[in-house]
Amino acid sequence: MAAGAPIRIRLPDGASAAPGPEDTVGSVLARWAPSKAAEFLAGLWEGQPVDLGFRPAASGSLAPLTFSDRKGWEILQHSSAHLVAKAVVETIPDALPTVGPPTDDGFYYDFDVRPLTPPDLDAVRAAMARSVKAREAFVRRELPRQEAERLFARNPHKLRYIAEVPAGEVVSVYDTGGFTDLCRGPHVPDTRWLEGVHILGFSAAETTAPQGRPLQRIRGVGFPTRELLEQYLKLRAEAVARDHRTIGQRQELFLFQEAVPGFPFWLPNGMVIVRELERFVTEHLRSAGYSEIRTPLLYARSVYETSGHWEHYRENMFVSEIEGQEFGWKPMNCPGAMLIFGSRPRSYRELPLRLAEFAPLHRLEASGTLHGLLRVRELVQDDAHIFVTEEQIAPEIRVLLAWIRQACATFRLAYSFELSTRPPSSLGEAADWEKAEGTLRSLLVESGAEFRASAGEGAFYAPKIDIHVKDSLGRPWQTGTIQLDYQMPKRFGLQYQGPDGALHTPAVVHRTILGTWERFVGVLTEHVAGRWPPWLAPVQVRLLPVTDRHAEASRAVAEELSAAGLRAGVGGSDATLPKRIREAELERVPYVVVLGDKEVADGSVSVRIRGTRQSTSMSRAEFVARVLDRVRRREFDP
RNA sequence: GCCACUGUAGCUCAGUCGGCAGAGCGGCUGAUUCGUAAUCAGCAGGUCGGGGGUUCAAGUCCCUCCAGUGGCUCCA
Repeated sequence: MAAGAPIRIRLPDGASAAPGPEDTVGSVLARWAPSKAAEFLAGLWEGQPVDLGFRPAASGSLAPLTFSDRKGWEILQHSSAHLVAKAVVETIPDALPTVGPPTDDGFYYDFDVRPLTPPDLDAVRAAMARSVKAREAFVRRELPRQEAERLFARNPHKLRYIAEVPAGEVVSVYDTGGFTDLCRGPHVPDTRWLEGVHILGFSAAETTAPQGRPLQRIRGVGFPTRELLEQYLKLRAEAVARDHRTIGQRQELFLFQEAVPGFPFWLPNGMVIVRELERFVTEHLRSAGYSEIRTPLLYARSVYETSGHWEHYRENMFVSEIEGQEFGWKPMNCPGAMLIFGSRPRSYRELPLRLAEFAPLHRLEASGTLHGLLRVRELVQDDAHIFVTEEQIAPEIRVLLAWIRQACATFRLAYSFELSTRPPSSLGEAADWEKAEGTLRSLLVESGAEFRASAGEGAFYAPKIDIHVKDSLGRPWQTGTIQLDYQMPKRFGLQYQGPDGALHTPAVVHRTILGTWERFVGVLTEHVAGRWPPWLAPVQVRLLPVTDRHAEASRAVAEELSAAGLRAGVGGSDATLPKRIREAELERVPYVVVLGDKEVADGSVSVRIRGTRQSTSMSRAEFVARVLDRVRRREFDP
């Protein structure tokens, strides 16, 4: 860069600066906003993240990056990963670092190393603490390729990454207190920024190491201060307490037995919730023109050869041999729906033909993937198959998108859409897939929804719009799905006679709204933290007589509530009233009603509405009307 | 399925060096009849995940199988 060439730096708010030869991004930004300079962990130079130590060599635009900026956040995560790598190498000298990227909610670093143990991790934490205390700077160096190769000669993984750097690009490394890592950067200025780094856990990652041993992954999350980390840990502890497996046990919603891993047992309380959800969906089915069907759970192998499951889904199917013939337990409802459609000639006048089926499905999920209700081997979807003409596709899917949004609003669930396209192992021709993918994409765009494209994640027979919701720890789970299928109708030879008298093949929209009862109840349990909306609560009203003298009156109120279609029960008077109130609170009963002399005398009730921690007096009629209204309207709060 | 870890009463967990199986909550019984988040006392409750091995002796050490947890892969 020619000495003396005038450089102008454009800053946010229209400010500008003329840097001297000694100036860095950091010094320019600090002069521009001295009061906020402590928060700047990197800069954005011409739209690209750079170190604070970067020296602009030409005119350009510059903005600061802080932990609150997504890019700044990512830089801190990535620097945290470097810190972990440094600590691991210090602890286990022959560990080979591979990659350590930021993720949606933190970072990880994969190592080619013997399996790690908890004591290793303690040592790693201690080494990290030493680095943080020592305030080690992240120093960038740009190297000739050969020198970089020499530097990482012991580490085949790094050599591979060096080879992947495009010819024109520089190879850069970062030094941190004697540890050097291949890295594009940028980084936070020094390890002081990493005092809030936290290791979440370790596990095996993919097997890409040359010896075939799995890489060891250390996951973590970084914060610039201890206080922010403490806040995060507190939130996380609350999230763990919301785990549906814990609440499901405590509230006796469901259980699992060792004898049938992955097969949920629905207990009476859980079944109440399932039935209410079923009703929620079924009411809609009627008004939206669906018919219900029930088809067999088992089909001969030939059916799955037709559907394509045998070729593309076999490893996930339970198979039984009956009288020498192979039968498969259905993992999806589509074959049954296809067979019904194809059972007689069909007219275009029957379309769209909407066939709903809530049948148990069996999927042989790998043992290591089972996860409470969120990943099971036996499940029931709120499933339907809609047979449509080409023209009917868009209107049908519009209705479905609106319906899904409305359903999520009822549950106050945050959700995101994902467009999943043709997977590597799939049926049919590329042209069909492109057409179907294009239709789904344009409908999503038209709906104004934000969505993520997920290449290659579609079903083997169709691309799909998936709905994702997150569990208490932020892990995403797919619930609803809308799939546009041109393949199965062809393979089953389905046809309808059109107004033109000719035979046509329908398209099929496979769809669920809530997904499966299992996963939806799991996610919802965590979302509401066991505080069920009144319409879903297994027990809606708990009546507590102050003494035995008030038991009769309590039963009378309970009967009145039951007659009105509510789930009400009397809590015996053996324990003290405060204790019974405590029990009801812990059970998260939405309405706790206390009846004593006063209430019996004047026909009122003393109601403790969940979340208020205090009692409200009202007339019985008023109370019943309130609860009924909340329940009928499916209000979220009591 | 892969890697690591975990498995003791219904639940949450203690159990030291290999030497008689423990607590709290819950349950049952009795007393208490109580006004908005825990009344008191007593009692019952265990193939220490299953199987095998080492040992005079195994909850404890070894092997193996099963299940669960966290990830990986995969998926609603």
